[in-house]
Amino acid sequence: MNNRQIAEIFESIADLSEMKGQQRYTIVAYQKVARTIGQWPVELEQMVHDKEDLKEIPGVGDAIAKKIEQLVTTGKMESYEKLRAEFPDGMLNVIRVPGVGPKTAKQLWDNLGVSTVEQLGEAARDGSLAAVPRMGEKKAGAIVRALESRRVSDGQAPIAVAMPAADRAVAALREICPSIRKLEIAGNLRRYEETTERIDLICVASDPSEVVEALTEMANVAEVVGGGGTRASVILSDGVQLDLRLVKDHQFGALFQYFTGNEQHNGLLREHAQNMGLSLSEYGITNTSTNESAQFEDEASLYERLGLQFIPPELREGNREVDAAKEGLIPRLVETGDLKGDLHVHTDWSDGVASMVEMVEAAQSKGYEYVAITDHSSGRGIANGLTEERLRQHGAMLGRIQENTPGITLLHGSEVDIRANGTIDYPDEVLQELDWVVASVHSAMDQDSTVMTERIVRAMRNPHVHAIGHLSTRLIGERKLISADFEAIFEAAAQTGTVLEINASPERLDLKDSHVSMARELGVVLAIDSDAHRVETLGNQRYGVGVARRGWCEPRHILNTLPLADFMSFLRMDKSERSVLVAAHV
DNA sequence: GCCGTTTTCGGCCCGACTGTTTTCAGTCG
Repeated sequence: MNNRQIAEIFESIADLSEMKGQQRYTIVAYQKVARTIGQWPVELEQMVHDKEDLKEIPGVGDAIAKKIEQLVTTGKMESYEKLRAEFPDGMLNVIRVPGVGPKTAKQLWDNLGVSTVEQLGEAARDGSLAAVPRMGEKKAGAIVRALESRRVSDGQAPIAVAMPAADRAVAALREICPSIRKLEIAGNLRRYEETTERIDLICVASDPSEVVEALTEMANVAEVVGGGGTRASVILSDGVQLDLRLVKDHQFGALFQYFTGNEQHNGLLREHAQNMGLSLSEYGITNTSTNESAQFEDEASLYERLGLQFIPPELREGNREVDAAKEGLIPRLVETGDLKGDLHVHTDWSDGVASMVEMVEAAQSKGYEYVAITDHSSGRGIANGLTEERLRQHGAMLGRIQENTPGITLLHGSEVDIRANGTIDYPDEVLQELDWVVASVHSAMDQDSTVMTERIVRAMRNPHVHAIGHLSTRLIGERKLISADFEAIFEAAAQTGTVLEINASPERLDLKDSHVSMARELGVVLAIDSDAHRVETLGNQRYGVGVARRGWCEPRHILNTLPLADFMSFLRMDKSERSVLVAAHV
């Protein structure tokens, strides 16, 4: 049972407890611990197995620790089973319908016997719901609409869709509306979460109605959901919802912070404020004894007033960032501008669409000092993978381009297949001629965990393999991660000196954020690679940087922040010593 | 149910919106 599943059980316990009318703070305790567990980097199952103290987890005390141990060791939690037996199974789904919470669900069950989402829909339509105390026609209508819109989309847009859509909207509004002074993307998109429910924009403008109007009339708006005054909500043609809020200059800092979230981070910040005798809200900070209030034009001054280091959005997850900021321990995270090269790039020699010259020129114009051209190996027949003969021609061609392109160092590379048994589909004699070898899994992705782990570790032991590409092979929203013992893989990567790629393609983001954290802590050298197949996607590095930042990576954790000379000495090092150089580079 | 530079007891994050109410409960972010 993984952490996500355990977290869901505690969420359910919170909901059921609320229906039962338990103490409010008991419920809050369960809700809090559910969120913490959902993001906890180490599997609780593993912790119990290793006899680690679960009470190290914030929000876990004696009672919850016992419940977790029982759940993990026996597969069942007695108190949860008992609680669940008190209500029909479908009730938990009823609670998940927007606008319906535990209290409403309980009341509808008591009064109407509603215990499933279907019955809820019926009761809302046939008028019986409206007759229940504290319910009414409008409430019924809202539930009907919620159920319908849920059918249309159970709406998580991948960042690959949402971020470009947000960028386009921002650019369009800025062009149409001269009165805009500030316009920023907020919400989880700003935190570079991999999927989002909607795009949040926060705007300061001298003429708010101009901006609201411009948004609702924008060409790619499919539907206007709400709006007027200082806010608007639309559905874009690609199905993503976009909410725009207009605020005053002096409100911007607190509101931008508030709407960036996440909820847990904001909660921690408010607790911290309270300990200082202050009350924080989306409108500013009030001194609870003097009643004096302060407002903020930007986020930095708000964090400063709270005695905290500025916390970059990517770290605002409600984990340890507020404590770290108190101590001044927020690191200087890696930035796009730190990248000195790209180590995973395709051309039309395999499945890319641009020529080698075009990709090299594009890399150079990004200011890179080096770039590895890594077309596919022969195993990728479908991707026009290179035979050994074509690989030699590929290298010769790159050499000729190098002669005419003195400003950037070109590395002859390859993205080689890791075969099902862990061997590489070029022989060692060929691999050792290459400057840079990225090995990736592209086939037999459904192997069981033990086989897959051994397969990848075997590839990492190959002395000519520099890096592993998109380790988990997932495609966000489409294909799951491989099953493997990732911790064992990270340990082997550190031990063998194999670089792990953070594939920046927004469809992949692989390693994902929590894996980046774990790998970094285990001393793995990471690289941020675009895996570009066309000129424009070289710019995808921003997504990889976002993931790296979510994993608390500094420049020193990322290989391709090294300047050319240091990078070349990294390549000359014995593989087993490679972890050292990047860690030492600050 | 958790937790401690006020506390082993007594607190525990804030505000808007909606729909139902004549002052507020529930839900959401």
